[in-house]
Amino acid sequence: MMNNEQPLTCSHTHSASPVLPVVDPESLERAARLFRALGDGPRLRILHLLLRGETCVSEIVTATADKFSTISQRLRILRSEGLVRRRRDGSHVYYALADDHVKDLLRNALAHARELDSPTISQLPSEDD
Amino acid sequence: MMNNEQPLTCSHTHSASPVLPVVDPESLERAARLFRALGDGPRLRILHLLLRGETCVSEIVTATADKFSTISQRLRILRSEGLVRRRRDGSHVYYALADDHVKDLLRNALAHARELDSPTISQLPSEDD
DNA sequence: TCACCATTTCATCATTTCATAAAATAGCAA
DNA sequence: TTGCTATTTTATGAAATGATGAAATGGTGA
Repeated sequence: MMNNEQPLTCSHTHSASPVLPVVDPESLERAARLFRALGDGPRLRILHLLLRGETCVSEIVTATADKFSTISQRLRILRSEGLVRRRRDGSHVYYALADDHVKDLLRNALAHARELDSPTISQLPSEDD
Repeated sequence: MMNNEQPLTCSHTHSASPVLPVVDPESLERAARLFRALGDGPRLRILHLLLRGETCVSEIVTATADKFSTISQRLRILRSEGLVRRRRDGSHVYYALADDHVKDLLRNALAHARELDSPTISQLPSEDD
């Protein structure tokens, strides 16, 4: 058993910390929020659907077989991070990917996920690498 | 009050669904997990630290002033998604970004977050765009 | 105006995630 | 072996997130 945590006595030679490449915590948080919005299967599925082009909420609901309020919440989160934009036409509301950057981000991630056979947490790489 | 949910009677002309660009759910989930691992400020901070190069756990602990077990858990999650690799040298364990792709991903996201003033959920864009 | 359809918001519950203490494991040296 | 330092694992409580029913809002047309 170890006295546990903190009182850190690590005394090996660390390369004298050459000042962190400073990134204001704001940006870090913003980036994290963006990734978090993307980090959900169902939401990613919606974004993927939108790769086909502008789509109205009802279409998304029928395409995914989810509840209206469920889809609406997902869209709200995606919109709050600037991933999708919306446009109202009469009684319908249409959503679309916010810009080409989002499209690239999406396509890259999906391509990467398709090729890279990322291990599950229960199948961690044995030891170092 | 509305009978609410499902029984969807949306009858406007939808462009006849031309078969979704099929992406197996597996890939979607994998991509989502990757994004989720990135979608956390503290974890992103570690990755950012690692942009400076291979770093041992103790260094990360002192640099971030977090508990050892906390850092270890974060590293585990990052590793489980293949974002970092580790190498043992004697009694120390060194972590590094898994590959250049991760570096790019990171730099892009941070740059994007720095410029884009992504609104908080409480500051949603007024109406359509 | 009323009635109806499309969508969003609100409140709640279930699930997941996060940080952490405690205990376990691993390497090294006496 | 014992003892020490470095790191990981396990268990757990607290906080965040996700899905959803119910109610509210907004648009359209009679």
